[in-house]
Amino acid sequence: MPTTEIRQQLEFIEKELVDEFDQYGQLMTVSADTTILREGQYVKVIPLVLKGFIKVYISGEDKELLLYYIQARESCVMSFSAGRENSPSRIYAICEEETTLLALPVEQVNKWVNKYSSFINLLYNQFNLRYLDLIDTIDQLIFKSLDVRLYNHLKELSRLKNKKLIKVRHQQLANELGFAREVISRMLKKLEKETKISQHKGGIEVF
Amino acid sequence: MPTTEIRQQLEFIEKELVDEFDQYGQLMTVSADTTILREGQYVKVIPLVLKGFIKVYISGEDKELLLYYIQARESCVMSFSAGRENSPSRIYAICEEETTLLALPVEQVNKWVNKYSSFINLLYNQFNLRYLDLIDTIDQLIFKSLDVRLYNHLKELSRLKNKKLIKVRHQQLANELGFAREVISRMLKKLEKETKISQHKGGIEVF
DNA sequence: CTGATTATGTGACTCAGGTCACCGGAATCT
DNA sequence: AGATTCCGGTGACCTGAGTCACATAATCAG
Repeated sequence: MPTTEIRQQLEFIEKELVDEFDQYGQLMTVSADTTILREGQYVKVIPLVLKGFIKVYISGEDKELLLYYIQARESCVMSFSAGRENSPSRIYAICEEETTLLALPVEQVNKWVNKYSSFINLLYNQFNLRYLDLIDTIDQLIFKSLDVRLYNHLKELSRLKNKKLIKVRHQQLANELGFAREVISRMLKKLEKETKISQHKGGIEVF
Repeated sequence: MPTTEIRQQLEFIEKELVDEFDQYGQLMTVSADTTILREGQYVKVIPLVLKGFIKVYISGEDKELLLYYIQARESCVMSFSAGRENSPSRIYAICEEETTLLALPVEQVNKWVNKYSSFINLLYNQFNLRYLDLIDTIDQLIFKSLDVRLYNHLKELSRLKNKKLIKVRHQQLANELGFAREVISRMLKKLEKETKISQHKGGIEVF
């Protein structure tokens, strides 16, 4: 990813601060299907996603659940506060497709907060995003049944990848939503009958 | 609540900042069973709890769910970031018993962040607390069944009120956990059989 | 092309929780 | 005290989702 393109991505951040990002941050490209953070790990950088996205999960004994996505120009500030407290991560994070990100060291972030008054607003913003994501996840968990959650999830995927046709396995949908595969298969049939989606070889089309 | 006592509560905050709290914050006592924030409202202050605690819920069409407590010396920084973005609250908050809190206006908080470098750490800390609370809620929601959740909840209540004997209605437990009352009644019986709790007139005793 | 693997579809059964209807006792009111 | 309202207990039944056991269908490797 050329520097000019990065600058363009980050034009919402003041130039001097981007210079510092350049100096102290590490630009990295993560290849598809890579786990970048495991449960129990300690975090010492905060990632700023430039291209692609990160999927954040919580996992239990036998199931897992997708909590939220970190998209381009977003960051996982939660890993930041966790890092400061030296508390281990309760979540794990995966890049599903190739993703470019800037890893900013926590100590520097602390300095920037004091040096660039606008920076703190970015952080607040991100805290708020994550909080709302979690609230939304909880909302879906208790108040919505599978059909609604599945449909919402498919729409979200479609939006995220900016495609009508989603190439995804039933098993993966099941993992992301924390359900059994068979139930997903049945429910997809049901959604198809309701003409909300259609399945063909190649993927699921969302209307 | 006398000023000296407040000072004592806040001794973990630098003296000059507490002076500012004194000057700009509004000390308020909220009587028992009062709703202090409704869904959809906009928040312009951040509360710092001094005595008692605040219960934060999310509500759906027919059920609701307790998300977390804000205890003494804690704050709801999420309302803060929501306030800054001018986005309406997705949660509602109740004081169950009489609660004393200091309401700090958002604009001042913004100034304090720049003026007192230690203050930002307090905020991070609170963000992290809330984030972990929500993660924990989600964890319980998907991975634990009612018996575990109910028992955990009773232990939490016992810890919070610092009493072995909890005076609470089955209906309220049902609301807090998002279950039907009958199910709570049955499950309490089950927990009693397992000698994890005992019910008598006056309340539930947790072992 | 063929066999092997991986995905998907489906039926039968189980189980946790929700719903409904109702009962009896405790507390509160008058 | 008698009436009323609230609370807790219980049984019958329903439903959504999980589990198991296969049956097909699609894909891939050689």
